[in-house]
Amino acid sequence: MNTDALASFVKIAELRSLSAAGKLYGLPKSTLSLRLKQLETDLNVPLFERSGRNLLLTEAGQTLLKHARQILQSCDAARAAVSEVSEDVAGTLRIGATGEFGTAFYAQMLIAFRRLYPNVEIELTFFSPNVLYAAESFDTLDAVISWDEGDGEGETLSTATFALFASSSYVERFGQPQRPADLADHQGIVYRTPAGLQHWRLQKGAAQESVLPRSSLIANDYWTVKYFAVAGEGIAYLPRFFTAIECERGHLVPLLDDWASAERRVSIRLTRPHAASRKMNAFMDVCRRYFSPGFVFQGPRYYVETIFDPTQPTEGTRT
Amino acid sequence: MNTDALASFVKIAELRSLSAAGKLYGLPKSTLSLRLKQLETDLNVPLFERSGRNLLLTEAGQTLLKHARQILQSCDAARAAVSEVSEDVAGTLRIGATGEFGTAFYAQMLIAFRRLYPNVEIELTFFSPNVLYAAESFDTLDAVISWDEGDGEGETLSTATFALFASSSYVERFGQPQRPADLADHQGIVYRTPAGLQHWRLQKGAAQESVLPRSSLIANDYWTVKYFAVAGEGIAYLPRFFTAIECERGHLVPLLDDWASAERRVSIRLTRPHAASRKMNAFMDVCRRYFSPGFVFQGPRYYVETIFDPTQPTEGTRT
DNA sequence: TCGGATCGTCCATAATCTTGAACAAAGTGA
DNA sequence: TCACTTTGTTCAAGATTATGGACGATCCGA
Repeated sequence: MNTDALASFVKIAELRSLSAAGKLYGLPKSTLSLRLKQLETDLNVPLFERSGRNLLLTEAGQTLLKHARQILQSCDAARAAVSEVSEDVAGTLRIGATGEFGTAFYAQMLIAFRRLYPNVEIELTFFSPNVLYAAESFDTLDAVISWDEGDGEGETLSTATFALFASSSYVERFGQPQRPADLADHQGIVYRTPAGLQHWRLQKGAAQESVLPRSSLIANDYWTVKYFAVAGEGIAYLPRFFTAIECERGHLVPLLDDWASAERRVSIRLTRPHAASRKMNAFMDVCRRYFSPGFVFQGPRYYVETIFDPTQPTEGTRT
Repeated sequence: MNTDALASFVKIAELRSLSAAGKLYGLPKSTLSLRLKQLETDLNVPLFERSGRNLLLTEAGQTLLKHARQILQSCDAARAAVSEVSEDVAGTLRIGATGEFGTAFYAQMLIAFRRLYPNVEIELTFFSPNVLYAAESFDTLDAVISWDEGDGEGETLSTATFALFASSSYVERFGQPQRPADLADHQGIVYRTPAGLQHWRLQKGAAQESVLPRSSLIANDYWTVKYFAVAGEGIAYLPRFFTAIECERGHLVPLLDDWASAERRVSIRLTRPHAASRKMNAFMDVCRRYFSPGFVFQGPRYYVETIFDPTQPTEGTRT
């Protein structure tokens, strides 16, 4: 029983889609399809019922899913136990990352890692965008985390899309845009990159729009952009993961929800791949699991919350 | 974490030898060596300390061994659960085997299988030796289990060697032979094959001896041969697995223990390999596990036990 | 001390797996 | 109803793994 095949099976089963699993985990559909086939052949039982393009778990598939999770968990436990026993996951980990969302997930991820490996010191360096890719200039770094559209170097950890958000108070006052063209009548809070204002690139199916709304609020810090959006100052174009809590709490509502940017990959690459060590392998493992479905992070995290006087920043907000 | 690699690792660890594991499980040494290397690379920790030609488990290796056993057990449980849920392991299993040691392990193995898959009916047919190999004449059989020296068709389940045994009372009276030539002065209990008396082929390192001792007790039934040995009537040439219990209980003692026959393979082959079914796969799985290290069979089994009057057969002995 | 046997490791080749591309089928929106 | 998109599956080429054989090191017995 091939653990790669089991892992693939779990991913497919949880997303109910081979394509979605492939996309999320950066694996070719053909690889997943073949692994699934191998598993079904090995066990001599269909794990999914193919209904049109739907993949429905069979009873055997449901049974296997439970066992597979256990097995993969046992593998992780084995790996962690071996690592712990070898007592060699220590030293300093130097990570380079772009700064825009560092504390949104990089810091959480690193905390998750530190809880498992308390002996590793972490040195996190945030860079301005577009400064990371000359890998040679960072030979003091162990790994670089970045995100971008399309194919780039490194292993994909996750994907993210930008979408539009505003506070409910803004929506009450100015209404919901019905289509991207309506954004011209709205107030945007725009992020300024080193190369200029960030266009809101939206797509829906094959349709694509690129909007640069009028805006009297511009910032080169996403946290400030979000802050202004919660404050009711306009519409913001932000990654969905970045606004998850605010949306949960009702401080932001999504607009034109079926329009979104192209997917961006969050990727990680080792700057010295031949220098793989236990430390690096442990770190890579944690990175992968942090972004895997079912992973629940429990720890401190930032979000902006509106109180009675929204012009006053609350304690704990980012600056 | 590759389960094939884990399984290989467990086999190597339990035998403390890559070559022995390869021999016992019919895997090339290079395959085992490479899998071990891959596991060590994957975990980034040595699992064995190479000391001369000795493989000593490191602490990490010992930790992994415990986890690996669990993981492999979980895989088996998953497989069995899936199989049970699919409720498709049923029907009739027709097995052909040579009869010499049928109840020593074939029957036990089949009972072990039946406990897992009670809906499978078993039809066991014992044949005289040298009658099995025309596979075409047994198209009603699903599988054939046989054993022989050297390479033959089918998958190797185990290996066995013949060695010499006698009762302690015999040894007290007639002494221990020191070398094969001494057997000429001893009493043999000899097995008669259809082709004539079975010679005792012994080897130690490169040295080879073939002995046919004088004997006034000859039988074409190994059970009877063993019975006479326990009764103190002479020295018998028997497979080690066949005398394990008697040796445990002190009713037989091994003689010239470092001399033994060439290894014989216990092998199984499907007579209709393209007709693989869940039933056959389940059966093959159980066969493999039955012969794997660590497998503990708990159930009825025959052995000969001496009581106060050794000439009277006890209840439960084979006839 | 030496010769032979056995060990674990490595190499070149064969076998198997992974992947990008192509394909047929299904689903969706105009 | 039709065109387009997305799905899961399959194929052929490239990459990776498995294997038989070779090799050097170790072990053992004469």
